Formats: sequence, C-alpha cells, structure tokens
Amino acid sequence: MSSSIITSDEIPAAVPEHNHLLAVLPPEVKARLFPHLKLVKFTLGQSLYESGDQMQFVYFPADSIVSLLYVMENGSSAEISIVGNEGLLGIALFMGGESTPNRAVVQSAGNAYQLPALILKAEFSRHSELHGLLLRYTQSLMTQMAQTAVCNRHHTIEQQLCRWLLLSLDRLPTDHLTMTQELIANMLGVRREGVTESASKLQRQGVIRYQRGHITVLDRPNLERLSCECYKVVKIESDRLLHYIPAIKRQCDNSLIIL
Amino acid sequence: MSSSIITSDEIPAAVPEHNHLLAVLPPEVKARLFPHLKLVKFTLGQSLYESGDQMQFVYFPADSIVSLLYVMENGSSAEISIVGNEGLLGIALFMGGESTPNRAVVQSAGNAYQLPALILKAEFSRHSELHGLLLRYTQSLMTQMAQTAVCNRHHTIEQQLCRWLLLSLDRLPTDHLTMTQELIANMLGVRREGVTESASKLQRQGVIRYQRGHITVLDRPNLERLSCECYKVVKIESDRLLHYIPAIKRQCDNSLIIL
DNA sequence: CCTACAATGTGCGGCAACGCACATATATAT
DNA sequence: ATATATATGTGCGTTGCCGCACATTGTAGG
Repeated sequence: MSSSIITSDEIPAAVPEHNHLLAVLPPEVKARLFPHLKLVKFTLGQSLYESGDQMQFVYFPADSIVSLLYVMENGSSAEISIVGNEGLLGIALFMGGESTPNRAVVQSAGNAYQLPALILKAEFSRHSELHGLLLRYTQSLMTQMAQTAVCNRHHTIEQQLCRWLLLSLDRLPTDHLTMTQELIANMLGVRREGVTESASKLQRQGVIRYQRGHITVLDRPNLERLSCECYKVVKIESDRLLHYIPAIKRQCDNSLIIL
Repeated sequence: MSSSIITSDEIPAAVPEHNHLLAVLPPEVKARLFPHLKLVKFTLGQSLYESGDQMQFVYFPADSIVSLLYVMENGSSAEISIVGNEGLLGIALFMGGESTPNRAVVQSAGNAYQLPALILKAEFSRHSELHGLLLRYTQSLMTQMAQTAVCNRHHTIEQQLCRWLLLSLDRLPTDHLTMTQELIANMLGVRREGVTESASKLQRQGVIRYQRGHITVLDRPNLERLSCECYKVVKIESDRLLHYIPAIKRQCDNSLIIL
C-alpha cells in the first residue's frame, strides 16, 4: 500500500462515526452535536486531564486509546480503566461531579473528537437518546473498573497482561500496538521485569511477537485462553450494554459500516 | 439507657432520612417517593441480588451495610465496593443496564428502605433533583471502585484492613461492628489467616479490640494513620460529590439532624 | 559507521501472602 | 456444666512478585 491512493491508514478517523457512541446516535442528535466536534490528535503519553481538573471538553476517541490512571502519593500508578473508540473521556461532566481524582493519559496515539463540555451537557439534559447511551456506557466502565479490582487481587501478571492486550486490541483497527513493556508495567502497576518475563513467555508460545516498543498479536484465541475471566466479563457486559440500542438499531459485531 | 424509653437502638432507622440520599431530597420529591418506601430488614449474609439478576427494587440502607462483590468462576470473591446509608443498591436500574455482573451481600445486618424499581425510574426520568443526586452518588461509587483496584494492587493486607474498617465505620452509628475475620477475608479477597495477623497487630497497638465476631475501634486517628491513602481519597471525593447539594442545602458533617 | 540512549533480558536475595495443618479459645445449646 | 460448632492463633514450606544490579540488543542521530 505504498501508492498515492488514500488508505485508511492515512485518514484513520475521518468521520465521527469511528467512535461507537457517536455512531449510534439518531440523526437529529448528530445534527446538533457534530457541528461542534473538532478532530484533534493525541500523542503518546499526552495527559488529557490531571486529578481534580475541571474539564472544558469531552473527547470521543476515534483510533486512539486513553488510560485512566490513579497516581499515588508516592508517584507510582495503576490503571483504572481503558477508553477507546467505544467510549468517551470526561464522564464526570455529565455525572455532575465535574472532575475525578484520576489522570487520563494517552496510551496509543491517534485521533479523537473534541466537544465542548457545555454542548454535551446541554444535549445530555435534553434527555435525548444520548442520555441513556452515556449512562449505559458509564455502567460498562464501572464493570471494567470492578473487574480491574478483582484482577489486581487474584490474577498473575501474565493473565493481566493478556487481559490488557485484549482490551487494547478491541479498541484498535489492527493487531499491532506501539507500546513498550515499561509503559505496560506502569499501567498494570507492576515491575517492568515482570512484564518482560510474561511477554517473552507469550512470545515463546507464539501468541505475540514484539520488538522494541512494538507488539503484534499473532494468536488471539490463545491469548483469550491464557487471559483470566476478567476480560470476558468486561467484554460481554459492555456488548450487552452498548450494542443493544433499543428502538434504534442493533449492531451485531464490533465493526462499523461507514458510507 | 436501660429504661423502657424507646432508644435509638430499638428504632434505629425509623425514618427514611436515616439514608443520606433520601434525606437531602426536596420536599416535593419526598412527597412523591416516600409513600412507596417500605422498611425491610437485612440479615447478615443475605443476598440482595446475584450476578445478572433483573432487580425489582432498589434499596436505601438505613443502618445496614451491603457489599458489592464479584464472585469468580472458581468461587472465590472480592469486594468491589461498600454501600451503606450514604447510598443505594440497584444503580443499574437507572443507569439503563438493569443488571450488573456482581453480587450484593449484606455485610452488616440492619434496616433499609425498599422502593419499587418503576417508581425510582419514573422519578429519575422526571429529571428532578433526584436525577443529579443519583448520578453524583454513582460517580462517588466509581471512585470507590477505582480506589479498590489501586488498593488491591499496591497495599498490604494491614493497610487494606484499616481502609475497610474505616469505610464500614463511616456507615455505622457506633464504633462497633459485628464481623468475623473470615468474612472480612472474603471481602478483601485474602486469606483468613492474613486478616488474623493484621487484626492482632492492630489490637496489640491498641487501635482495635475484638473477640469472636465483634470488633470495636478504639483509636480512630491511628486507624486512619495506618490506612493507605485510598480511604482518604474516597472519603474526600464522596464528601465533595454528595455533601454539596447546590441550591438546596449544605451538610457539613456526616450526621443527620432529624426531628 | 559509531555513539548514545532506550528497550529488553537475566540473575540474584528478600518479602508478603499463599495453602495447609493443626492447636486453642469462646460462644451456644442441651 | 459439658459438648459442639465456630472463631481465632500459629507454624510450616512454597510462590509470585519485588527491588536491585547489570548485561545485552536494538534504533536514532551525529
């Protein structure tokens, strides 16, 4: 694909519908919201907001992934949840809290749609289709948080790495992620060496392949098998909450048909 | 207080206002909701709902405490969050999901107010004061879940025990809780022996006193000192989200003034 | 090409928590 | 009072992960 033809790689998120939440809105809501959307780029490691920040915008990731982290007093951190094209950043705005004691850090560079907080709040309180959708998304995020807590308590680094890879993969267009083991360790809240060991074990089994900041998933079925149940629980629950859009339309798989 | 006069112990939850959410509702909302409330008793270990259950009622604890647990495929469990008189059970009903993949188990026996799901949903979608209040409560619950995840990753059993005791204490009228170390271990997702060791250490330091299913907190300041930062984060955030009731009234401490 | 830096590999000792076994203590009922 | 069940105490060896130190291997920039 080295021709001059525009590939999906070059315009990976050219329409808001790359974000699943934006995609399933009814036409009249789209008509009100979409004019206020602005396509922005997220770079790896960028912070969208810090603990306690009053947010001015919400963001709907298109092909980027953002991690919600809690940063401890001693500086170490742990990932609370992952947000990609299935969701949005800035839940606190419509939940009424305006801020959270967390940090949002870009885990995978890419694009997102920015929307002024006021526009979202206005639409939310109109009680349109968006209202229920955002609440159901929030509930799915709670499931992810709950499962992260369980996973941290009971599962090995290897199981957690598998879960993390799967969650990330679900939010990316390819089987490839740009990510160092050091960064993964920060997310999982474990030692870098622990990630190295688990990753090399996975590589020896032919499940993944990696070199210096790049990971490719080769055998997803086996990755799912090696993961703990946490991934499946989160997946099934978010599918249930978000793919069943009553009285509007149903989506049976993760992909979106655009055009 | 051994006279025949009715003590607060005998009617510990005689009015709905013992629940903080119900207490701060404006009069007209109370007028609509309260006639549908039914006082019910929760017994220790009772399950309010199982994973995936479609709930018929929401519950507003008065002097009882309920734990939200995730039960793993192998049967072991981990506590996701604690709900007492500051909150309600059945968030999924107004969030739109109708169910969650969790289990709600009574951790401390007592009373609660039961409300039919339909009544709550109707009031919620009227967009009354209740709407914002429930969303802010939900956000505070998310903070608790997030912090549980962090705590499970980074903190010792002793720190977690302190956090757990403090969270429970905040939801109880006295400094005394009826709870075996075995049950605490189930909540924290650790060995019973681990709880025994930490508890006896706390007792030796004079922070708590316990005997066979009963724990009394003697030195709360020290308990807070020995706890990890997670307790404080959750406390500050839920105070921020729930004690500031804009345009209605402000509450400056945890207690309620009734009569 | 070579240097410098960043990413990954590996080998320690140490420790918190685990699973298991069993001893002891304290409530409750007959 | 005695028996029984439940709750708590204690001592193993084992394990998964930690912190640290350092070797190796890629990748980018001069």
